[in-house]
Amino acid sequence: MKHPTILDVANEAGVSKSLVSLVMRDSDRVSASSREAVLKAASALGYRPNAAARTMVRRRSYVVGVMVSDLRNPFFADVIDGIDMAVTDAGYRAILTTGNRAPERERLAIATLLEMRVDGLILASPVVGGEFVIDASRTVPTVIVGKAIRASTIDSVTNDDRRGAEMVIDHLVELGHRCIAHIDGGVGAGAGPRRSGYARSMRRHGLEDDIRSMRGGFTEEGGSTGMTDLLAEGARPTAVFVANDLAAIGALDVIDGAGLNVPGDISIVGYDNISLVAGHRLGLTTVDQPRHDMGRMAAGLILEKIEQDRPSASHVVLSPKLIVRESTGPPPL
Amino acid sequence: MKHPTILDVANEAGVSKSLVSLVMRDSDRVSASSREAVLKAASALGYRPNAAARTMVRRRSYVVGVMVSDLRNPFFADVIDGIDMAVTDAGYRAILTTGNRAPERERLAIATLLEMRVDGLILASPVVGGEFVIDASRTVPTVIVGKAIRASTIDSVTNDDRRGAEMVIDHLVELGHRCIAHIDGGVGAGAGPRRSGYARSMRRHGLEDDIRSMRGGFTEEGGSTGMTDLLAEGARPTAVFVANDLAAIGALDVIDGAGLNVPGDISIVGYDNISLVAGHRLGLTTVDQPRHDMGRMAAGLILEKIEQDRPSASHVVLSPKLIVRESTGPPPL
DNA sequence: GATTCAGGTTGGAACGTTCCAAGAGGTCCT
DNA sequence: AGGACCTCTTGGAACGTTCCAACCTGAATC
Repeated sequence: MKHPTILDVANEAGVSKSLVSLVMRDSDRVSASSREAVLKAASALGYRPNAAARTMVRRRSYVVGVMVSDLRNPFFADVIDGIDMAVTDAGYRAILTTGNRAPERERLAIATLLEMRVDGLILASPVVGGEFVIDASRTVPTVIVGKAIRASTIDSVTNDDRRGAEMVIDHLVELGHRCIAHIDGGVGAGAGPRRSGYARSMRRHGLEDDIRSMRGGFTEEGGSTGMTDLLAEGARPTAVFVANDLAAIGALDVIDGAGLNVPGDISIVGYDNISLVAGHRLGLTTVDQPRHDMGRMAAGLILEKIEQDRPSASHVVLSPKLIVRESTGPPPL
Repeated sequence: MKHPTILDVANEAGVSKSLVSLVMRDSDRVSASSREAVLKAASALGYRPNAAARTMVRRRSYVVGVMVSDLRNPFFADVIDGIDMAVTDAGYRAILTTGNRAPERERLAIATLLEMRVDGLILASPVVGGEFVIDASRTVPTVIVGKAIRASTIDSVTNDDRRGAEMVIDHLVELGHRCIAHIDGGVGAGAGPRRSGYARSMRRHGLEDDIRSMRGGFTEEGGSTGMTDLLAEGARPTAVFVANDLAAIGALDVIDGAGLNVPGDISIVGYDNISLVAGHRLGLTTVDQPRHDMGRMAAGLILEKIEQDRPSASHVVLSPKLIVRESTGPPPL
């Protein structure tokens, strides 16, 4: 028999299906003897409850779905870990799908979760946005991590990207830099605010003529092409703010390959503070985001929305923190 | 209305539920006019098929479940990407759960997938093994990636870890090293064969007295504690083979922190060839595994098993490839 | 000895699909 | 005109649970 059902267990144990159901959800109003008989039968048959059937009749799945834009970025591992823990503690389960930063695949990944009737949807730094996401949020509680969306139905957990970018520029200006370029995150979540925070801060320091934003992306590759383009353009900046750590790693490698010294010739700053950039080899100055907490908070918001269906949208904004390491220093003379 | 059903759509469109069902699975025997009416009604109501109901009656979910032991390791991102692509191309969908290298959580993650009645189960480098996994494989086609299990019901896709380890040792011996230590992967998938490959190769080179295996783990932290312990013991080896790249990064950082030179004082080798270690900063000599292909092959095996239920177990073993970079060199004089 | 009560157990309806056998209309052939 | 045969459409049963109201049994109460 492929998958024994509750009825098979009932037969084996000589009781009704209802009683088996009670035992499975361990109700307290079944006698010790029946409970034992049922459990014995269940394990003898290798019974496993069928979540699909359960979901149907309860019209709740007790599952939270998480769509992750980019599994390659270790940033998300911690966010997911936070989500998973909080959700598990509350008696739910988390499942993931991934979109690989491709809008079409992201949409499919989200649709999969919606069709499975997850009770809550968490989007970790989605590339897609707009109507599609808003539509989704109309049928299921939705939280976005890493980016905010203007819609009254969608909660968000972000760090203050604009502020983080400003802290970076302040730090560089303080070191004496004026010619500071930015390699952006393209269409990625949070890329916009970081870019505009950069520009705003530059203007605030009277450096509007030195604003220079290059196209990059939230990947190693994005960082390296951005840096390659930047170096090719001539008029080398003395510092570069790269949209995230992964891209900064790519950018650093291009600089190393060009025989330039960091921070002697050029200072580099990233964003995220993933553990890989903390070591002596990279020693990247970056902006820390409390990843694990972001995951926990996202889960908290979702659970709150599921269980008390709070009508209004919450937007949690966490404070970024500058982490200074060896990749930044005074500009060359 | 929270979730419109096929019946709501039928009412709206003025047809029977059966016809709506046919349109949804786009059957070719519905008239153009009804098809249009149904689609219009469906999108007006925001109808989304309920996968739980579908799974119930078809007794197939068209979903492949993937349990990933460690999302922090970028190695898996590529494996998952390969799985996702192959599975999607075949008309299935992939969902993930994660166990965070903790056996208890892994078991829960697997149970979640089984209860959802996934049609196939892929375990990416699970820490758990034994009865639990074998039980699972009795009810659903199962493939393990990164580790082999002796059971006639379980397929596996691995690289030849033992051989890979031997290639590492051969390389180091050729450079002139004799005192070569190993920081292992603990209980992680593939850790055993790499450890024994190391030991066997050392013996083969007549270096049995120099065998020294330290406890590590497949994480940065594991590598750094392993290396810290190793350095604390005195009698510093001239080369260390670390169980994977992530751990090697941790180990390198400890070495850097101790003021030692790589490869001048000590050579380091990793395993996996994740992109992060390829750059100038780390330049880690390592062993390449064809991650993406491993994912595709795992998916291929699962689909084959699902659709043609092949009875016997397949074990695919891929060839590792040594990638020599700057972290290895001749031993100090 | 009848009545109430509590503890334990039960069958049936419902959830939202798919599948199947069968029905409704048309067209075409003889 | 009658039948055969299309094409399109339909209602009902089934999938494996949960939930509910109802039932049974024996003990406690009057």
